[in-house]
Amino acid sequence: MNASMSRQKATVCSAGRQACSLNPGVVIRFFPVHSLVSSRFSPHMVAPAHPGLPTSGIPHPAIVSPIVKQEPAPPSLSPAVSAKSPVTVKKEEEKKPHVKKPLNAFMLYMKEMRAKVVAECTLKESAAINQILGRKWHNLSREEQAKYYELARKERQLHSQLYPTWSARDNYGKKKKRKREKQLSQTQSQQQVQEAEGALASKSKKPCVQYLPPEKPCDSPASSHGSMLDSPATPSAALASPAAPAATHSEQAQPLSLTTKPETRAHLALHSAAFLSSKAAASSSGQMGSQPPLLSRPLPLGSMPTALLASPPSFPATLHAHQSLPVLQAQPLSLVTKSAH
DNA sequence: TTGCCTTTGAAGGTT
DNA sequence: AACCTTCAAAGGCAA
Repeated sequence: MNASMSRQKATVCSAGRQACSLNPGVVIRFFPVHSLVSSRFSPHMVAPAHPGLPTSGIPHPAIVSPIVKQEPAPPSLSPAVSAKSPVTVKKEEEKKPHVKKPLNAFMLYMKEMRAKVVAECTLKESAAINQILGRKWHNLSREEQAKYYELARKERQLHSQLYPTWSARDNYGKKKKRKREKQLSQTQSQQQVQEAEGALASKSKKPCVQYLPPEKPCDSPASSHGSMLDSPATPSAALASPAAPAATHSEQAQPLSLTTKPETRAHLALHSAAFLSSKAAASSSGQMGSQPPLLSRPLPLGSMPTALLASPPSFPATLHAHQSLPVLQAQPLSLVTKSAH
């Protein structure tokens, strides 16, 4: 976790969500669905720097203080004196508040539901929680998802009003990310699947995470990938929903993930496999065997009914190839999950 | 201390 | 147009 994230977490917690994980109700109380937008972009939270808007001294939630320590300006360097050296300019740039991206629908959903899932599942690892949340997201009804899309849309609107010149590109490079390896060919990927499967069978580096406490069963991240066994409660809704835009998640089939940390994925897959085996026993057949092979399944982007794409204005108007129905993907579970970008 | 993991969606860049 | 890359949140974990 980088520094800005830490700061933000601290900000979020201190801003009222004191029990970040202890009390599942707290999150909802402070970030209820209908107040998520306002809590982030409400006028009283407006960034002081934004022209024409009231200032309160309360930093905007989307703003994160610059990473660099603020050094006291030398007395000789008055702002009025405008012969700025490159160093000064650089410092000023560094001091520029970090305006964060507005949250998308899923992020808003996660924010609201995380604590609940944590409480239900006694899980804390976000990676696992997010898998569960991803699955829950796809199980949401269209109306429920629309609610979050609408919120996200408002967030974006408000964000663009507050920061008209802001671009998502501004934040590029703020997070240091491991360089992504070049995309492997499918042959290579298949090879890697096999290798990862081998790793799965042979070693598990990380300690196990308990996904399914016996007393409090919950959605397993495994099922999110193996959801052919565990299809959405309303498959038609999932298919119809632009949120689960019929296209399969091309990224999820990307083999890159296999190259990053196979042992970790193998570890996750171990749990997934265990979960799946029990699921498979329960679900008496059919679906899985009838599914086309994962990697060869074409993107059903074109199969998306245009009426559905166009219908509710609150849903995203566009679809990307990688926006998909992971619900339909699955299979070797974490072995085929989306790469680390 | 820092980056990865993991999810979906948005946005901007590249092919 | 299609594809690719990055970042948004979160907290445990590894280096």
